[in-house]
Amino acid sequence: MPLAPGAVHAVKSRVDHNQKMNKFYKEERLCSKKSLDLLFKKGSSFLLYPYRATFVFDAQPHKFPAQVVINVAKKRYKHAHDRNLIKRRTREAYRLQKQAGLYELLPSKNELLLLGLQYVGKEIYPYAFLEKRLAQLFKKLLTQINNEDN
RNA sequence: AAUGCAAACUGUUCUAUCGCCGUUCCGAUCUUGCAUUGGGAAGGAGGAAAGUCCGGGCAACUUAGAGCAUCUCGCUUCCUAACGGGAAGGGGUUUAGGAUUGAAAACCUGAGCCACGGAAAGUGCCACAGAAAAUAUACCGCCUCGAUUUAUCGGGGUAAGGGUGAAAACGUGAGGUAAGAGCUCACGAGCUUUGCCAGUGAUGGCAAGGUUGGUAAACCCCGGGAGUUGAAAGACCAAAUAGGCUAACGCAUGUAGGGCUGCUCGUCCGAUGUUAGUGGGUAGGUCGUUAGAGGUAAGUGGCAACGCUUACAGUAGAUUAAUGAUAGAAGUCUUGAUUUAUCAGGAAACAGAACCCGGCUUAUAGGUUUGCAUUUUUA
RNA sequence: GGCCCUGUAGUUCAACGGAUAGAAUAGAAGUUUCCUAAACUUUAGAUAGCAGUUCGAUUCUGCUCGGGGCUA
Repeated sequence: MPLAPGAVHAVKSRVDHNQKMNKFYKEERLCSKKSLDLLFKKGSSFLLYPYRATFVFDAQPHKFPAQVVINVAKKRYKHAHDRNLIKRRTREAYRLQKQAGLYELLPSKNELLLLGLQYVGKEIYPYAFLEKRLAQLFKKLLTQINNEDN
């Protein structure tokens, strides 16, 4: 779909702006109980250690192409500060990579991507490791989405 | 000085970039709404935020009344909103030292510990061993009487001795006796009643009388306390409606039945009809929700816990749940090298608010202070 | 977040405050059989941890650590 040169420029500049800022809004998080039920009942999932990703597309009004929920099981990590640490590191990695790694590469659909990240690792890993793994996870997610479409 | 133990206090700091969550200010947009969006300012986990072991505030339940039952607490006085918490005191107990002695105990000093009402209201239990575990039912022993086969049997008395046990009828000495026994006396230990003295009191001292196994974290007795349920309590907003609910009238001897804590009393509601009103579940939002039995500092009363007065600052408030990531610097501890202050590397615990407080308990690297013990050195 | 219950052999359950903590089943060894099963004989294996009360604790009390339930 051809666009006017001015419009293309405008979109690009806005994308550049967002990349620089790397905000993480409330609308990018998955909070609705109904959406959560939908995700874990109908969503398809795959494993990429130390994460287990679940995703599904849903036709809802939205501002951003995806909503994410990060989950660390209480059974696996008994102490609240351990769970907090993992969630914070994961969220930080997601925040910094989502724009370049996920949003721009998603097929242009009108549906909203609901994404669940469950931490299944047995140890608490440093931030650099989690960052690398999340990048791999995005790639695998995109190939799976494209396969489903085909 | 080092090490260990216990208690108390403390619980790394700064800069840059990118973010997150409330509050507040300024602007932009149109759907004029505490709407969306951009930017700025100031703020954003703990001493235990934990365990949920106690006590409150707060809220609702048809006021929540009485008695019994049930649960719970238990030296005294004080502190506190209250407590099973804290402070001071009393008593007990363990231990170290001193003094005394033939040796102990009693005595003096210090330290640690104590869920510390009642065993003299009653009941139960005290395995094995032992004669006997509580009304002394006598194995050995001691004394005595009888029988005779002259060293044995039987009857009676005896709890001093033996041995048993976690514990043996209060301990030592003397009198006494057939032999013995708190049977009597002296001294001593514990408990208890009465009187006097000291103390607010627990209790202590003296005198007289009585008494002498343990166990109440066994039942129990005495005295005090407890209504139940917990913010997922509860209040409100908008959407859509019943079988629910409320009020008035009617009906019945306020009946059947039901609620109020397990029971009794007591008390409240109360079947079916008509009219009017309200609007459950479910999903969402607002309040409750952070100014509080609060914090810091100074003064002051008190041995202390703590109280009183004044001043100051405004200091988390989320709800799939914020307080983070990266880089650098400083300080602390530590390892190695050079060398006696530099270089390189490593470590930093326990742990994360969810209605709010006061305690208790448990976890805790490193640092500081105090006390005790041990070792070494010096005088 | 709040409120509760519970902890005994590998498993399912017993046990007045007083044996060497008992039974079934599972495990191991043996007998029997050509072999296996069944049967019989023998054997090993446990009170969640730390304190306290008591002469003595699986039992009573406190704290800690596990496991489970109810509540939107």
